Amino acid sequence: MCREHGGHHHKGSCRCGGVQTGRFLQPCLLLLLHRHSTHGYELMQSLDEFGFMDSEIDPGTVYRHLRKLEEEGLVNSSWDTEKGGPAKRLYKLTAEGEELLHAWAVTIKSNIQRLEKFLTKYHAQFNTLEERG
Amino acid sequence: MCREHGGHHHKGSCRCGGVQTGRFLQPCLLLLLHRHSTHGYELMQSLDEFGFMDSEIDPGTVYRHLRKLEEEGLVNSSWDTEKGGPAKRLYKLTAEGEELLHAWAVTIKSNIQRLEKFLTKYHAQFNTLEERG
DNA sequence: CCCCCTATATGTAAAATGTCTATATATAAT
DNA sequence: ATTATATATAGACATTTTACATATAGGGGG
Repeated sequence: MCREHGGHHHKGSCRCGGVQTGRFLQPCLLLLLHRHSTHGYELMQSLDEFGFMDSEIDPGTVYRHLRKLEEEGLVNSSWDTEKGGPAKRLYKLTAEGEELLHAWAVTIKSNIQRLEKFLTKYHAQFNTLEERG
Repeated sequence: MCREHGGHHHKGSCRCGGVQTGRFLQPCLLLLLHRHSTHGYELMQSLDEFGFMDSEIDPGTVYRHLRKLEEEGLVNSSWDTEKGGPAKRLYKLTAEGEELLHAWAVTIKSNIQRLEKFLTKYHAQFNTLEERG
């Protein structure tokens, strides 16, 4: 985090830790799995699409999230030993998982509104013009 | 959280816990304190302005955040025993605290972009029109 | 053989969070 | 009087989350 401020420090050392890596990971995984079933390693690599920097993705965290998703019945998994290399655990989104994805979309929409409300107030207090990008 | 889904359950029981109450609390407190110095109880009540529901604001959490902000030199505090009632701890934003507030604004802006990127992908996958509200 | 890439997983300590409870002052109601 | 309510702050405790390091294992290249 904090690529915004140009610092090159460790993951958790910046006080403006607003990138909410952890919580945001779940909906991203669900959305990726809705595209196509795949395994953790590929999911990990696809995460940069959502703005996750390589440096802020911890394999352990990703795999743990996936196992937890399965515990909660949001994904299924099965071992794929067909192709060469180490066995892959293939994840597949369940109906319940897709439901949760839709719930996340609603939540994220309202989060955006919340954050924009904050920015409006911020700009009002500092008399800065709100640039729309 | 999850007022979006109509559920009336406990604070931490919903899986789409995307409202990031905790992390978002800090910039809100800093922004409020930039407006005017005040004490925790009033800050707590002002938080609904940022979309915090009464039910999701725990006094303990707010006070804890404030004490931590002070530990980190982002606010100062002093006791106000002038007026009647229990003593109030008056908080005042420091220069460092204002700096962090600006950093938060940048972070929040990039978070919005991140979330919007997610929604774009979501709508693309489900062939829904993106309503701008 | 060693190194690197692929692939998954655990151990552990620190940090954040949720929930409950304690303290104290003042005021309004019974 | 005493009871309840609003103001005001804070700590205890358990659980959850997170970061970071490490472990295991297959397979290809030098």
